[in-house]
Amino acid sequence: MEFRQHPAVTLAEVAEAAGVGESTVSRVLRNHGSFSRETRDRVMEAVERLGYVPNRIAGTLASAGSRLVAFVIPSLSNIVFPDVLRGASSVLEANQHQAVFSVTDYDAEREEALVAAMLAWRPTAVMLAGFEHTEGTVRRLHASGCRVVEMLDLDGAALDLAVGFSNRSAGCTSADFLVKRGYRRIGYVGHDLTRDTRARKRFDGFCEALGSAGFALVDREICTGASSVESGRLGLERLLARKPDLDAVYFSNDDMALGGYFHCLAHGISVPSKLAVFGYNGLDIGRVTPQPLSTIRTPRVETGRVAAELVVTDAPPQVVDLGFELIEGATA
Amino acid sequence: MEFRQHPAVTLAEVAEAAGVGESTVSRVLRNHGSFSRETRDRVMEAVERLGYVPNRIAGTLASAGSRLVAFVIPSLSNIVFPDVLRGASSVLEANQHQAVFSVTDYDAEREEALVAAMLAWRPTAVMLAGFEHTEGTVRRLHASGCRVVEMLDLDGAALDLAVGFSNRSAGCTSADFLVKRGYRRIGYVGHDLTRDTRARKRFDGFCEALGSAGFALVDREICTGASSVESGRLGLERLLARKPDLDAVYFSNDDMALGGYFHCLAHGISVPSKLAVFGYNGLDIGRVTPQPLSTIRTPRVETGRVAAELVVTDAPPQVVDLGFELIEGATA
DNA sequence: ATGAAAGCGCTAACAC
DNA sequence: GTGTTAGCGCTTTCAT
Repeated sequence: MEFRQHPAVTLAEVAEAAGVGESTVSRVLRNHGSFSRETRDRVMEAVERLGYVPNRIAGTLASAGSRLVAFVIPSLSNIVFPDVLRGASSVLEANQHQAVFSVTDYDAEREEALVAAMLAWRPTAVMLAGFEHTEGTVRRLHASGCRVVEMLDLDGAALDLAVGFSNRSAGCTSADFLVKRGYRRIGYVGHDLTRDTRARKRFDGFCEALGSAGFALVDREICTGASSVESGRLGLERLLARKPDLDAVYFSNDDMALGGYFHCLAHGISVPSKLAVFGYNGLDIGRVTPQPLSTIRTPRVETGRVAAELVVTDAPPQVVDLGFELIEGATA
Repeated sequence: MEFRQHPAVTLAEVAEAAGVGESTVSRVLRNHGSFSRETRDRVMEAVERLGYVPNRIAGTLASAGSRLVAFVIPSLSNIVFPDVLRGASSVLEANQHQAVFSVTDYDAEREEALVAAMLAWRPTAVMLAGFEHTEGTVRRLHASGCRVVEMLDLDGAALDLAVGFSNRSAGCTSADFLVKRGYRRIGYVGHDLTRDTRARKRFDGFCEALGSAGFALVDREICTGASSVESGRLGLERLLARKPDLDAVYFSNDDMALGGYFHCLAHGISVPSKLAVFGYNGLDIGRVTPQPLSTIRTPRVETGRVAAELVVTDAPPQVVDLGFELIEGATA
């Protein structure tokens, strides 16, 4: 297939071809202002015939908003973020907005650099994960004047809009559940908490609730790197090597918990009678494992959807708590 | 937090503040052309002081390429596509390109509409999944003159650039493997093949290779909707209800296969002695299940990476076969 | 109902 | 080494 080299058709050429002025073509195309039906037909005919594709770069420069929505997210490996993008994407497409994204790899410095790069596109809004940003990020966002949505967290101060749920509270709920179920020798297997601040908040909430109930975490195993099923499996193996008599383990998320669960299956450790397993996120796969995973379901797609709606409707600054749901499952 | 209302700082204001001409600021900022060290410092000082953020909308309009790369992908639920985006994203960010995306939901008509919308942003390249597009999509892409990368498939004619692996061949390889292992009563559990043309190509290749070996598929179960672990589990259950004596099942991908495997675990069906399970994709989770999943590993992240590299280097039209790898696993 | 013209903020010749 | 200027393709007054 050969590709044309000659420059794209412009609005001026359409105007010329239709025998009308440029502004008339513009009005017809955006269906804004007034024009006769006959003019409209002539313009549309020319548009069709020439294969005209409006240039939104030029349009954006000439008018106001870019209708570009910038997502600066920590990761694409963790299904949480594709889920959020998915929820947002449908709303944005339906409202003629365009999603743009970059990945920070849970690095706040990188986030700052990526936000800075995004702002050069003059987006309508910047969508971030959580409340922990560098001073520079906040300053740039502030100066940009564009809307900001902080997603997937509620434990902190919002810059503008925030949509999500409380991670700390999810951690508390998890601990309360395990305690209520009678588990006493509880351990934790998690991934790098220094970068994933929301996982840290869950952990903190979990420990706090455990403390309030008069108990304490027996031991914890922190795996380096991102969360993964494999890390969960290895982490549990290591934790049990140190503390074989644990009766329950709280994992930093479902990926990790599935790894732990698989470890139990593979080693004949009865779940939950010998060891209970509890996760976080409520991934679909956890509903279909031989024993459904006990976990917390988070509204990830919904978070994206609501975040996008707030942006396209230019809603006033607000915090939207979408909550979460405990799934009892069969592993705890 | 309050957001500023006054318009963003412009290059002209920076020039004024630094006491130099606009083009000098432009040169300094893009580090292109010549200017004295002293001038550079004065400009940078003004940039810092005013908090100037270059406007890439204006920059793009004035110069050549937008450095926007448009991904029009079938889904974000299927981890395949986030993986591709991930691979591409790192390369694009390192080369000052910006990723934009839309989701077609495996609908060719939607793909056409989304490609049309994308082209209005005058992207450097449009990245698509596979070779099956509507005539309109092809026409628009052709007329746009922008680069096109068709990813994750090799069985078909490329429009411009193509990066991936042969799905048909992967299907063949899977069948050959099962036959070589001695399985004879083989079934298939898949998701909607009319929309996911790559899954169909795998299926076709599988059946063909089975035929060449002198065997035929005993039965198949096609689940409606997208692939999922749950569909795989239900699909296998239904298939076994009809054909209890199957000795192996080929699934449309790892999600489906995991569902099937979980069904076996839950119902005491020995894998692989009673029933073998074979998937596609080589997801990490399949490496950590009690028995590692037998499957085909596909280079998804690599596909995204290479696709992005071809685009940023403006490579000539070509087809890049990244191949795939059989993982023997323990479920077949 | 429609056209002319002035930008939007920047880059790229082209002069000096 | 640096400034001036003419666009890039569109939207948006403002006339008519």
